[in-house]
Amino acid sequence: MPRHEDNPALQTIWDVVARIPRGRVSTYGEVAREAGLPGRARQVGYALKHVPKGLDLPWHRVVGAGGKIAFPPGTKPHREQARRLRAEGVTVENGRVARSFLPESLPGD
DNA sequence: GAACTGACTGTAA
DNA sequence: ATTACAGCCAGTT
Repeated sequence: MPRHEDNPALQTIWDVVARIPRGRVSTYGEVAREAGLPGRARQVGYALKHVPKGLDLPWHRVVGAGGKIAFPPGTKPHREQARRLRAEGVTVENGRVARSFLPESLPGD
């Protein structure tokens, strides 16, 4: 069993996620870059999947590239994330977050 | 150690 | 818009 508590990469990821301001959304790739792990978006997914019990992290502010919610549409976690985001004033439409809430460093534009 | 898996991402057709 | 595929890499069979 991996020890998450002494894995600096995961710690940093959790820290970065915890700093995402309310009403703002970031992406897996962006979080990875900020955590000093460029190109390792998947590790961010792993980190969020294994958040230590007791740590209250705004995991719902992390979405896929382009603002797409990572969970399959219709699933419980998908709805949960959409609900939490809307509760913060974030526009979620068709499983997507409006561009205006995403980091500017995204492709396109 | 090989093969798979996954809360991902970019490129191409 | 959708599908396919190559990178990516820690964890799990």
